[in-house]
Amino acid sequence: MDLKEGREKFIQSWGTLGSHWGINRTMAQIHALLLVSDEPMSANDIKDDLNISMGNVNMNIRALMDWGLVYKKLKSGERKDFYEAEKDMWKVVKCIVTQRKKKELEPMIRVLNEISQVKGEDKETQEFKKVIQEIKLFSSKADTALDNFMKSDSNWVLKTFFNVMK
Amino acid sequence: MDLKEGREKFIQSWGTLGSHWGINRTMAQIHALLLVSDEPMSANDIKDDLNISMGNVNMNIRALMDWGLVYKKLKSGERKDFYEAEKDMWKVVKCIVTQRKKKELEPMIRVLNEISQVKGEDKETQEFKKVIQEIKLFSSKADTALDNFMKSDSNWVLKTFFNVMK
DNA sequence: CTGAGTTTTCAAAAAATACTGAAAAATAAT
DNA sequence: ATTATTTTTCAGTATTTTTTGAAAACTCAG
Repeated sequence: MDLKEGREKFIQSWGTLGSHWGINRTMAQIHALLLVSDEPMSANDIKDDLNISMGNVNMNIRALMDWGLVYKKLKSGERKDFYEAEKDMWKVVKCIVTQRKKKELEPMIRVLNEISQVKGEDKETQEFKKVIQEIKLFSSKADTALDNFMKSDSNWVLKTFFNVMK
Repeated sequence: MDLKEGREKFIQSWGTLGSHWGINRTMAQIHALLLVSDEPMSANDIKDDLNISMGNVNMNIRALMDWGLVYKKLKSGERKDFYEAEKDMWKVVKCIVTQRKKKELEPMIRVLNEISQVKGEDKETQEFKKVIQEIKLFSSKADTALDNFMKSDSNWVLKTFFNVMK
């Protein structure tokens, strides 16, 4: 396998992986491309490399910047914007977890709080409230756990789960 | 808010949450419905409740069973199959993590292994291999960490991340 | 200020994904 | 064996998501 092939394969797979992680295929491919490119790339470079439209590059680059996975890097003497990827995998994971917690877990917890206000003394309602209560408790714990996870450093987490448990 | 409304809202939100977790909207709604239903339900009950076709119920129920999120429960004297949801949230999370690790992380690691065989002595190739190597190392660690995570019990994980860290 | 280069926007088109409905297969009761 | 019920399958349809391409809006050098 040569470089071109390997690079191609990586971009492809990273795209697939990303698409299961709330990052769409193209977004993840752009991220992959920037990951394996030593030099920052312009929107135009990316468009040519992946064979997609400028509009598409633009939208996805901006989304990637929102996620904190890609940075703008200005090259002196160049008018275009250049971009580079966050290459520290631990930071990448933290970015994704932070975003998804905010966009998914937190809204769910808000809904669970609302729902647990349901009125009614009948058995069915009580049953319902019990189930919701349990889910709420678990979710809140997970929420705090994730906050802590994100504060902790890569080594600690990996070491702990890597070895310590039986 | 009354029971009907609350139940509706829960199913709706759980559906949205699930759709970000590799579980499609309807699949997650079925799971939600079964979660808040004290009695096991038949495919027909589910179809009526969510206003979707039998075919849809059937496909999604089977997917849910593959994921390990729903069990078949036969009622004596009844010809139909009945279904109930896994209600232990810790188990639910474990199911999902296990499946996604298998379907996403493991294939990625295989690709990374292939790719790191790329031949070439030039600087560019060496750079590429270095990046891939780092990602591979991180992924393998994550893989083991997830295995351990899944072996550990809910209390341990939540307690550890809940408090212990600074 | 002008205009070439660059980025942004967004309606319409294309692609991917999910759903239906009807028919076929399986299962079980008579 | 026949019939009634339930489950499964899948081609066609509908919905959702992503992408394009062309126009508008910027930006900055001259």
